[in-house]
Amino acid sequence: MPQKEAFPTNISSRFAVAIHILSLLEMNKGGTNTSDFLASSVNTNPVVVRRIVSMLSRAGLVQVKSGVAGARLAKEASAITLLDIYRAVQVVEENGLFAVHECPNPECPVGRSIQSAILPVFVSAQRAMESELDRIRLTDILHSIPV
Amino acid sequence: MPQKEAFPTNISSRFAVAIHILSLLEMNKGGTNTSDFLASSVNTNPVVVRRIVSMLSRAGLVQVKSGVAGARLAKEASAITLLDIYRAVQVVEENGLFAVHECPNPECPVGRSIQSAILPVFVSAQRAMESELDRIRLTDILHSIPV
DNA sequence: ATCACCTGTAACTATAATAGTTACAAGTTG
DNA sequence: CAACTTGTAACTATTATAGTTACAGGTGAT
Repeated sequence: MPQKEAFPTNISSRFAVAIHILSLLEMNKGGTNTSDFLASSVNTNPVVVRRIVSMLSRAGLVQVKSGVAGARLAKEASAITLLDIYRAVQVVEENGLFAVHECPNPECPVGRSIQSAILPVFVSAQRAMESELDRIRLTDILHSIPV
Repeated sequence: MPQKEAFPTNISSRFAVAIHILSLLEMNKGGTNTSDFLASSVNTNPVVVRRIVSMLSRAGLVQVKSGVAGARLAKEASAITLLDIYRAVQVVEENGLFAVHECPNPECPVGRSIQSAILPVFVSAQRAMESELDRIRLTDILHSIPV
């Protein structure tokens, strides 16, 4: 299915999908969580799921073995924060949430120093957002999902 | 010049450019700030500048008149926050910083309620970032620019 | 060992946003 | 009127994303 977004969204849905996948792994920890099963809950293609699971696995959040059906959490759900997930799926580069314009004119006093004037502010705004993600654990999400 | 970003940045450089433009309007308030002049400091095309100035003007941050050379601040620099600028250039939709995946499977307990479980967290993370921008005034940026 | 099933990943597509550019209509001022 | 400006439409190139097809290679039950 093509993307259907009325407005520009900035941070890839990989993040939201990863949260969905990890929640499902915990909820269905008794069952066999194949990429087909996960994909049908998310409503996407199994390859999209395998790509995200692969990133989560590289980040040590998920255990998965080539050829053997089923993924599972590699840690307690209470030990996984949304910041861990966000970092795992590489939706935002370190200090890269806000784009800066390259090569302003060094002949101009403003052009010369605008980047160094702006950067600390961009960094602190990004940090504030990420700190908020760090406060939320996967268990907090699970508590909002009725059985 | 083509974009040259090593990594995905998420929030359009319109925001950074707008801050640059407004800073320059204040620094050069005695002069005539044509889109050509502004563009040469930013190092971009004058049309890009006019587009951004047009957005800033619609938001009431800048005064500019069709046909007459020069833009100027419509408010005191101390009365303009980075959040005002960020909203003006529409780089992030209200509650739209984080993309969500549309149409998860309603047959699955997780699919059914994941969106409502995640949304409040996304909103509060976005708010934290925006609150940080709201704390910074244009004058704070100007203080970091040596004369 | 075979076979059915899985994961991992490369390669390709379509979509959308951005930034830059050209072109020009329309406003303003001397 | 002439020389300048702003405002904006229309187009391009670049890039990231999400989805898809295809297939190599691992695994384990029979």
